[in-house]
Amino acid sequence: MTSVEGHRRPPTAQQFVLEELRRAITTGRLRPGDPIRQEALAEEFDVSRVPLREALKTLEGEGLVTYKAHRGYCVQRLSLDDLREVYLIRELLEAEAVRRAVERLTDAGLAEAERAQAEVERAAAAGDVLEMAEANRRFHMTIFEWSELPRLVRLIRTLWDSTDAYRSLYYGEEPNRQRVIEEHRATLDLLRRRDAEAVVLVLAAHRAHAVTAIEAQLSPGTAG
Amino acid sequence: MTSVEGHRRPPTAQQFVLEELRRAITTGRLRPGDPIRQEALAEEFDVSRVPLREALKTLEGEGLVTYKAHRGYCVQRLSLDDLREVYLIRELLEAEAVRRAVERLTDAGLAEAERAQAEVERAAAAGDVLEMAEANRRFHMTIFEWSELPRLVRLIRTLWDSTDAYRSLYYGEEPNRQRVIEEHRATLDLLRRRDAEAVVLVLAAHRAHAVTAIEAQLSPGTAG
DNA sequence: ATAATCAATATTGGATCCAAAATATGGAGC
DNA sequence: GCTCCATATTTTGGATCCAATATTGATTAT
Repeated sequence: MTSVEGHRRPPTAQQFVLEELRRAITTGRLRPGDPIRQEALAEEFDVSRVPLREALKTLEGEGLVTYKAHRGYCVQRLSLDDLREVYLIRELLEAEAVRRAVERLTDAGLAEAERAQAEVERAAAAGDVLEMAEANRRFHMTIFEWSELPRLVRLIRTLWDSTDAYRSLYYGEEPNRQRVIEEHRATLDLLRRRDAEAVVLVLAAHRAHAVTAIEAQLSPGTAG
Repeated sequence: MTSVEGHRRPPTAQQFVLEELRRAITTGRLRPGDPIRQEALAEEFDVSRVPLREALKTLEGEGLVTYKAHRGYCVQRLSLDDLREVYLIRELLEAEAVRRAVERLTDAGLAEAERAQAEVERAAAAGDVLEMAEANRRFHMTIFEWSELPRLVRLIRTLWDSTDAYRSLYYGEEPNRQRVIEEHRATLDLLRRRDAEAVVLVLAAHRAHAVTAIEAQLSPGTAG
């Protein structure tokens, strides 16, 4: 009578805290530059500081927070140079991921990407910006995963994470949302034709636009 | 009595343990697949398990160890596919780093690389394989750092870390050591001429040779 | 003998307490 | 008013203890 399926275990406290912290950062509840008050957060999540600190070490490795000995953790504040650098690195890695992905592209995979795109459009129609950003991410990760290069995909995912706090700046603007939808449609079309290089170009153009748009929103406010 | 220079602070226990663990893994004292016994290691390093666990979380992020809840950490065992993937990613990132580096190359920078190369050759002459591997690393990182892309360099460094445990397989062979020296000389020559693309090619050839050599040692039985 | 079960042991996960360091506070001197 | 310094408070770093989980070994039934 044992349910044979994979024995879902309750998450450990550090796994729970890790997820919560990630959400708090990517949704902007903890904002770039904010110091992390361990005691307060531990109390909020109802855990001790030990699992919290381990989760923070993980986030440090992912570049979402910075750490200095005896001074603790801060939510990573990306300078414009940092932001450009992350997008440059993404460029290098995602281009290769796409090339490999197209080589291994199957009809089933294409159908999966189309489902992800449907979710993007649904979220956009519903005006759910957060859900749209998440669906967008699923759309791209789905494609990258066809590459069958798990470490490469993991790296790319980490890079996306590290700029998640700024992504809402992009998705907050209606023209940008529209643009994403059109680019996804173009991408799907090019994928059907197995035209890897064209997909690479579309994605590159998108990243260039995104980084420009984010820069534009970032520079007027933070001239300190 | 006042040494005004930069206030060297004694490292925290977790920083100390992090370094020690890294060395233990890269020198092969802890071998791929070995489980990490926290209690024993903590006693050996004369710290409690808390800073040890934080150091392990860092190493997990760098890919040197793996972690499973309630089962602890293991030294990462790289499959051949993993190894090839890491070298592929390095290819993508290091090529860009070199191109940017050459754009910003100064005479002072070149002199620094030449000093690093001198250390490589000194270590090789002294038969100090470990020191040669470290000097080799300094040689390459010196070049990459000219790129003024700190995140990119950090990523590359992490990738080097993740295969350090296998690097001794390569440096253990005399012909490989000789080859490294010759390639470094060629690289320095091409750097003086600001020929980025040629450097990229030399480094690519080197990585290809390295991964082949490591593969050969890793799967000696499977030749039929 | 083998397989399943349950107890004993080893190992990790987490909470609490204390120490060390940094930051904030307040006062003395100029 | 300002700077400098000593002190108090806050915050992080680390050790120890206990709980939860996994692993091992013995026992029993088949």
